[in-house]
Amino acid sequence: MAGRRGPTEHGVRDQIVEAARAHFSRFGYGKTTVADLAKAIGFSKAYIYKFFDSKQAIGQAICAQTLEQVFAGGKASIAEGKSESDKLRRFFNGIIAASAELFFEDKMLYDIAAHAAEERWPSVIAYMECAEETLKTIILAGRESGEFERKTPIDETCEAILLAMQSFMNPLMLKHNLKDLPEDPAKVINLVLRSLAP
Amino acid sequence: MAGRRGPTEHGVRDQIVEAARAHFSRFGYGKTTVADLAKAIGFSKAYIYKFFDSKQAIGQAICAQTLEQVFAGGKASIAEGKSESDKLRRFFNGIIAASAELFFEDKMLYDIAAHAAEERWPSVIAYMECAEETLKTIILAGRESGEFERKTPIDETCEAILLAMQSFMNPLMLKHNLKDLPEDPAKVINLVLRSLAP
DNA sequence: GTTGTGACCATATGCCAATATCGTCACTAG
DNA sequence: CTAGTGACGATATTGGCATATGGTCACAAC
Repeated sequence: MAGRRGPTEHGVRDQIVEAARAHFSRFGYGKTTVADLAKAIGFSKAYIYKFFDSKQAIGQAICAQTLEQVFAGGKASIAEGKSESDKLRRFFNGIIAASAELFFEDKMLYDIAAHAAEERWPSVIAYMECAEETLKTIILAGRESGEFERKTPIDETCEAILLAMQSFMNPLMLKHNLKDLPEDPAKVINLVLRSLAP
Repeated sequence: MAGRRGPTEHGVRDQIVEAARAHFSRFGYGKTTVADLAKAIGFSKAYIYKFFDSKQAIGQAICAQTLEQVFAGGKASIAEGKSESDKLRRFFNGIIAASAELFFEDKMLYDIAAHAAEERWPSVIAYMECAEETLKTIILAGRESGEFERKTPIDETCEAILLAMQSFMNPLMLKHNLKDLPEDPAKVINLVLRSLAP
């Protein structure tokens, strides 16, 4: 993990992350100081730096956690899917719903994710890679079952779909498109599904 | 036109726009003052406000001009197209090429466009509407000739395609995707064309 | 009427010192 | 060795003030 230091598994690391999540969520990344976090867990500021390279590395950890949660929202929605098309639709709707909820319920954490997207933090890359992997699984299954076409190279298909969904996957874009949920993403997902037709 | 005032057709208005384009391009929007523009055209600052509501209105005019140029880049590329699929492909490639050129050749103006996209300026709305109209024309022609499917409502199709192309149409997004030109847009355009197949 | 402006106000911006924050390091305690 | 810290230098950030800038208006010249 980028920006980490010292013992990988350590109670104090978890404490730091926990305190950071609470503080970032309440006061925002900018208004939270490393000293605040140190005070919250009862250690000195210097000790924090035994576990993280920088404040930004802590931000990355929180962002990664947040995006994992969003991704989990998509992943969980897949289960109910009756077909691969349905799974794909639910996957994206799940991610978008989780992102929108984050926006309305935890704006501060959303802003960190948006900033991470702007700055291309590793956590965002990882998030996209997870999404691509899940997408690939669905599409391969759909190809297997004859639900989807098989001519296009699988990686091109997956990359193209993710690029096409950026208006809703990328926190920077999503915030402009919130007012047209869920109709607009549905339109793009429909387009994607038509493109997958055999 | 939003933010305009006084005589619609007027030489001085053109002078203002011309001077603004030159100054914004060289020094940027922020570093250019209305007084600078006044001095450049040899009138007083107050006279500028006979033609524009605000400095931002001038920015909008320049942005509109810039986006019209980008759009023209796409529109011009259509001509060479042999089929409607080809026209669609060329249209987007033309827009993207013009945008990328703007980024590299006139970064200051590009930044204005990016800012306009972020703030949803009318010029950006207009730009998207022009794109949608052109797209609609191409798709209707393709439907007519049997090149494209006809079941999906035409407006849904057009909106979905534009949303899917946001990664390259929106200046905010494009700047992150410049390194993967022209492969990445080609992937999405391929996806779009597959979705249009009858 | 149209063309054009200097003087003006309110707010935004730049600047500079004081302060706060980030991040490191030598060091102590066990 | 691991756990932990106070004190420190470098770099952001803040607050207050002077200045610059955006924007208006009454008015002049034609």
